Amino acid sequence: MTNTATIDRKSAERAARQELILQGALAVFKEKGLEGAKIDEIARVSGFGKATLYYYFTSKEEIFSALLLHGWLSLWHELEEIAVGGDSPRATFISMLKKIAEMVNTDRPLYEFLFQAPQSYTREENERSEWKAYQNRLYKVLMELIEQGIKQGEFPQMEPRLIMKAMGGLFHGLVFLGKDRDTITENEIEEMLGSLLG
Amino acid sequence: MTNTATIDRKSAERAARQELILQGALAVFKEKGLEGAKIDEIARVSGFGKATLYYYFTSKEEIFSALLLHGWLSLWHELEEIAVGGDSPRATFISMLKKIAEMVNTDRPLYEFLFQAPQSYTREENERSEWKAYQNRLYKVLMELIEQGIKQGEFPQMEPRLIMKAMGGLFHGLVFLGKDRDTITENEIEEMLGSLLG
DNA sequence: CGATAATTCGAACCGCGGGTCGAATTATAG
DNA sequence: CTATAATTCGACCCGCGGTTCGAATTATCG
Repeated sequence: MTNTATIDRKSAERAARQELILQGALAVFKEKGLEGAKIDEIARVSGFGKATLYYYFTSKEEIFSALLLHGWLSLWHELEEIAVGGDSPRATFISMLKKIAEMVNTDRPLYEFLFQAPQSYTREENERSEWKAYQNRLYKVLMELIEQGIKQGEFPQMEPRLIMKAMGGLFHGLVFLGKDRDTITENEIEEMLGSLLG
Repeated sequence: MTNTATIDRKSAERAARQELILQGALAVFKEKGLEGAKIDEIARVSGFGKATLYYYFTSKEEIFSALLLHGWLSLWHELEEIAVGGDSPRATFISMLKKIAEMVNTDRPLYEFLFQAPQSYTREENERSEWKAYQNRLYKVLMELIEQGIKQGEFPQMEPRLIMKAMGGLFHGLVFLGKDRDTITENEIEEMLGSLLG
């Protein structure tokens, strides 16, 4: 019978290998884009045989889902503190977006994947993917901040949904648009948001 | 020997059939998204046999390129007048974006395709597609308006590129973001842009 | 009408890429 | 050391979908 310590080590090694595969997948995605990411290449880059990938994951989609979940977990981990910080809606809202920008600057490929993949991948039934919950939670929190902010006169008196679209688009444009991948500074984010919010 | 009138009619019919195929392609794209658009279905929807499509177009990509070119041509046709209208940079800039929004509202599937496809499709060497020229021209004109506007104090004193990203993102967010495909009003566009531009 | 060119189309082709198989290698247990 | 389980992997499988083939149908013209 296998002893407990061995089982722990085994499962740790298993997790570590899954991690390696995810790193490889991210590298390939960064290089070739979501569509151009073939598992043969993910296998090659991560240093495993193709079949081994399927020993650790059941499908290509699971690999991407795991990557997405990782990203959203770490992002949400950072955002949660700010969200419950108790600052005014407007200050909280801006802080959260600044924090996201900061995270993006630390690991651009990961977060590019995080914010690009959903729209290309949300087709079909993988709606109830685990990572999706975090995306929804973030959306909800930001939306509530806007609604609160409007009540308190910190935001323009417009439809919340419209403000959300505007801020989302603005943020996305600043952080992700353009061939030049200059890291955007938090100051620039703040300046733009402040300008739009009056 | 084939007479001239017949040749004209023939080529007109050919163009008309190409048009039908493009309509079908757009319908399928609207329904299934860029990735999910199979030629079998485009053939079915447009009412031709699959092989007939290849009698009128050399490849799937050519179909999409033709669609893109059509869209950009009609869009540019509308924008050109405004661009050379001689109004102030800021007024011209806002008018152009409002006009684009107006066009989007008249034929959402087409313009969604127009603004969505490039990023998913620009991979590879089809850089010098014909439609790309129009996209670049639009970008250039808007960029110049921003630069002029900054000089004349009509825009915030910031890097033009940054303003471009912000405005582009904001516009895109307002017009395309969200599941709800409410047509956005020109007033809302103007209000948001004005707010951001101070 | 008869000959030739234009048009249409379903069947077949074929490369790509996700997923599986079975054998080989390595680790663990007793 | 032996038996068994865990892990690895290249070769193969197979469906999907873009493209092509060849035959059939239809239009054009003298």
